[in-house]
Amino acid sequence: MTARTSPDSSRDIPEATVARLPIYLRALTTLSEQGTSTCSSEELAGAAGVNSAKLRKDLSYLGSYGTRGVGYDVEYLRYQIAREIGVTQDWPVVIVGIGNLGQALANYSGFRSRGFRVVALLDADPARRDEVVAGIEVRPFDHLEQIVTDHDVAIGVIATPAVAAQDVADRMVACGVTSILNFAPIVLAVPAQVDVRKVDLSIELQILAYHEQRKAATA
Amino acid sequence: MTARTSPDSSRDIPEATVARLPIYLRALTTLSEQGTSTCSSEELAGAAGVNSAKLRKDLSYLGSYGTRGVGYDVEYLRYQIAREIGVTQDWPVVIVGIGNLGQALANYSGFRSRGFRVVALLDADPARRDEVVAGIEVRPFDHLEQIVTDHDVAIGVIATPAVAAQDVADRMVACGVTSILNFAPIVLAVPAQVDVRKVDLSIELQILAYHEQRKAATA
DNA sequence: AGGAGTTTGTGAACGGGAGAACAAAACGAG
DNA sequence: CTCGTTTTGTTCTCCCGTTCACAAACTCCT
Repeated sequence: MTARTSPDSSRDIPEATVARLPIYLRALTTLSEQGTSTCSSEELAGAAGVNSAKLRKDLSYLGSYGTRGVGYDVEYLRYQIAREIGVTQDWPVVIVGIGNLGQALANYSGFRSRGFRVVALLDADPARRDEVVAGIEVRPFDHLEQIVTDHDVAIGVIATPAVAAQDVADRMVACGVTSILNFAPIVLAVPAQVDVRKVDLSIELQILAYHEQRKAATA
Repeated sequence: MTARTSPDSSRDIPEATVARLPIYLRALTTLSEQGTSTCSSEELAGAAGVNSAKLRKDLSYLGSYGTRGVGYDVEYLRYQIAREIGVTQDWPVVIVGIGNLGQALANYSGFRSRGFRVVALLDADPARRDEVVAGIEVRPFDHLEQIVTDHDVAIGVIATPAVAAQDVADRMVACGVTSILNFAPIVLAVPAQVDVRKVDLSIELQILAYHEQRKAATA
């Protein structure tokens, strides 16, 4: 095998590309499980639901990991992407708010298989103490600081009702969490150095409704 | 009040703007509940977490609903955005897959308050029959066609495991569903006229991990 | 009525991402 | 070894979205 180009690690990958890397990672895992050892950009793009030119350009930001005339080695590329995203590391995560959504998250196997380890489930409701979800004991929200410090947690997940979310975020930020995944339907205010990503179930439906309405209008 | 500009209804609103309209809608609802009757683009932008120039440009695609020197009438603008998105209508929705996530969705009050009405919960597992979630009886997946036809359902939600998702989507499409919200971690193949939006819990975490890793590297 | 102060709506510049298209590189056949 | 075939990596162009900056329009005060 030829020496691969491995660009210096201080390059910046476009945000749009970063958002697609996990999709490629999943597609490669699927291919790997099917026993495929090599694939072309065309095949991989098909599996990921994107166009092949875009896929190749995305991969080119990581380095030159393919072989012209042949394609990509599935395992090798999969590892390179995983390393780039950071999921070859272990990421301790706390989940706050153990309603249906919090439980769904705690049970989701897709986290552990990608390096995310749920170190604690927290809930403010005393009635939930001693409950065990996904093999993890539910603990009082007040233990947040202790847990974050002990496990060196950088990523927090908020699955509480909207009214509690800002307070939870403030406490998380205060004790050193620097990335937050927010499921509460509210815009969080956090310092600039903290990354927040928001998943809003009803917004997605509303976007569908808009297009649906337009379809109905032109039909 | 002066006559408002109301552009012809066959205009096309940029996709990026459509994705933000639900956020503005929520911010306006919050303002309204706080008793605010008028707001400036600056205030609304702050509540929505965007910059005010972008907000004004977004709103300008809908029409000219503000008053220079004054701002926007909260109730009036809220109604206009709701109408534009289509959430003043009633949207019957079916949810397939009643695991933790499906239950979270069924219980989510943010749906009903925005015109989405869950007409059925479906699950392939016979053990779940007769269960009642969020006041709605869980019915066998085979009833899909019947329900979609009876209630004229256009929007389907998939909250099943990945292996079942493509089959569910195929059945939905076959009986007339034209918009799908997919929570299963898989790229769905559907005809071009069907809209699919995907929410992937682990992808969001992976994007955070990437940035977290970069922060750690430069620190 | 007129002028000062606000705030919207939009034209114009700018930046980033998408897609087409092609040169460079690897492989295989003869 | 040479030529044809395949597929990557990259350049170039176009389009969409963001942001700036300002004219237009409205209110309030004198």
